[in-house]
Amino acid sequence: MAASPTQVPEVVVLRLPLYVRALTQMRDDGTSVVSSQQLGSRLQMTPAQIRKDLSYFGRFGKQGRGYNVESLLQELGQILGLDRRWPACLVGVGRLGRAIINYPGFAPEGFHILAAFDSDDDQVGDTVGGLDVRPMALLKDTLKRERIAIAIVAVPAHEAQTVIDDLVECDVKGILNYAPVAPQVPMSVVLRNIDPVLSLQSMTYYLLDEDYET
Amino acid sequence: MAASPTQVPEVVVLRLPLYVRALTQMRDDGTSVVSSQQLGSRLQMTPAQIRKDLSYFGRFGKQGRGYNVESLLQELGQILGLDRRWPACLVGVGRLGRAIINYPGFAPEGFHILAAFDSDDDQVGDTVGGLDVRPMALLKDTLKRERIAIAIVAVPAHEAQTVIDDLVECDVKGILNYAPVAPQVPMSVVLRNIDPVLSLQSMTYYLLDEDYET
DNA sequence: ATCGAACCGTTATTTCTTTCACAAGCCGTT
DNA sequence: AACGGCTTGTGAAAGAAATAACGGTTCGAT
Repeated sequence: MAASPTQVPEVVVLRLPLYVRALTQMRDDGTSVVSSQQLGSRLQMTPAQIRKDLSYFGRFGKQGRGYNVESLLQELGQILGLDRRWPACLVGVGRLGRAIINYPGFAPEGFHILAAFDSDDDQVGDTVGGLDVRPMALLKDTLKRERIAIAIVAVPAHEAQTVIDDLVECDVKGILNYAPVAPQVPMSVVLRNIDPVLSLQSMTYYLLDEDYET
Repeated sequence: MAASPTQVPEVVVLRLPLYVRALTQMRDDGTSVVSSQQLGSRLQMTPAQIRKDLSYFGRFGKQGRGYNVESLLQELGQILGLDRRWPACLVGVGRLGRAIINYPGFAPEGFHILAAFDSDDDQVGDTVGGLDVRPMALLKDTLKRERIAIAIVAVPAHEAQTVIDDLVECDVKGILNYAPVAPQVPMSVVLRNIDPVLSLQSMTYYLLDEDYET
C-alpha cells in the first residue's frame, strides 16, 4: 500500500502526474530505462528532487542504472489511481460546459463524463455530446447510481458556490472548478481550479518591464 | 514604482490576482473597507500571509481600520498591469481554440485576442469568432503590427513545442499553453500551463481511500 | 480627552521544500 | 574477480515560505 497520504507533501503529489506524462512519452519513444538526471532535464528540475519525490512512495530505481520506464509508470499510475476508471459528471452545459464535454482528452486518461446537469430548466432535456441534460434535482440519485465521485463545474461565477455546496451535499469527493471564483469546500473534498484569467493576470506582472505599453 | 520583480517571490505574485478577484467582488457588494482578517477568511488564508504579501509592494492599509477596497484594487491592478490593454493572439483554431476565442471571460479583464493562427492550411482563411485565421508565416508581422506580446497556444500536443519555439522566435513574452505538455522556453519568457487532466490526476490520489472502486 | 478594541507592518520563529553530498549497489570490461 | 563509471536513496544542510508575535496607530465610544 502507498504511504499514508497525510505524510506525503501535496507539492509532491502535484508533481507525480508530470512524471507520468514524461515517462509515457519516453515509453512511446522506445526508451526503456531512464535516470533521474534525464527525467530532470526533460522536466527542468533537479535529479535530486525527482529521486526524493519518488522516495516517498518506495524504491523504484536501480543504482547505477536508473528507473525502468514501464514499471515506474505502472507504479505511479497505481499510486495516483490512474489504473482505475473515474466516472465524473458535469454541471453546467453552457458554452464552456459543451466544450468540456466534447474535449477528447479526458477519456483516454480514465475520466469519463457519465452525466450532465444544469440548473436552467431551458437546458434540461437537451442532448449534449451524447448525454441528456438533467435537472439538479436528480443529482444525488444519479451520482449514487453511477458511482460518481468527481464533478466538473462549468457554471457562471455567481452560481458556482451554490452548485458546489449542492455537490458537496451529494457526497462528491473531488471538484474540478472552471468558474472564476475561489469556492469554499470542506477539507474532505478535493478542489482544483482551472482559471486561465488568473494565469494571465499573474503573467502580466512579469511583462511590465517590456516596452509594450501603448 | 513597484518593487523590482526579482525580489518578490513568485508565489506572492501568483496570489495577487486572487486578491484582486475577492476585492472586486467585495467592491461590487458595496464594501468599502476590508481587513486582512476578512479577506483571509474569504480566501481561506491567514491574515498574516495577506499582510506580508501586500507589504512587498507598499503600505496600503491603515492601522486599526484595514484596507480601502477601492484604492487597494487600483494599486494591485497597477502592480499587475491590469490597468492596461493586453493584445494577444491565439494559435490553433481547432475545437479548443474556437472555445477559447469565444470565451467571454478574457476581454473584460483587458485581454484581447486580436489575431488567430493555424499551421493547417485547411483552416487558414476561415473566420473564427470574427477573426480570419492566418498562416504561421504571418506571425512575426502581425505580432509586431498589433503589438502583441502574449500568445495562447491551443494546438495538439505533438505540435506544441514547435509552435512555442516559433512564438519565442517572434519575441512573444508570455505564453498561455493549453496543450498537455511541459514545453521548454527561455527564462525570459513567462509560461503558464492550463491542464485540467493534470489537475484531475493529482486529485485522484486523495480519492483513493474512499470506497468508490468497482 | 481618555480608553479600549481593532488592525497594520514588520521582525522573529517555525514549518515546509529543495538541494547537497555520500555510502551503497549495479554493470560492463578487463 | 576486481575495477571504474554511474546512479540510487537518504540523512543533513540550506533556503524559502508561512505563521506567530508585537509595537504602534486608528477610531469610535464614553
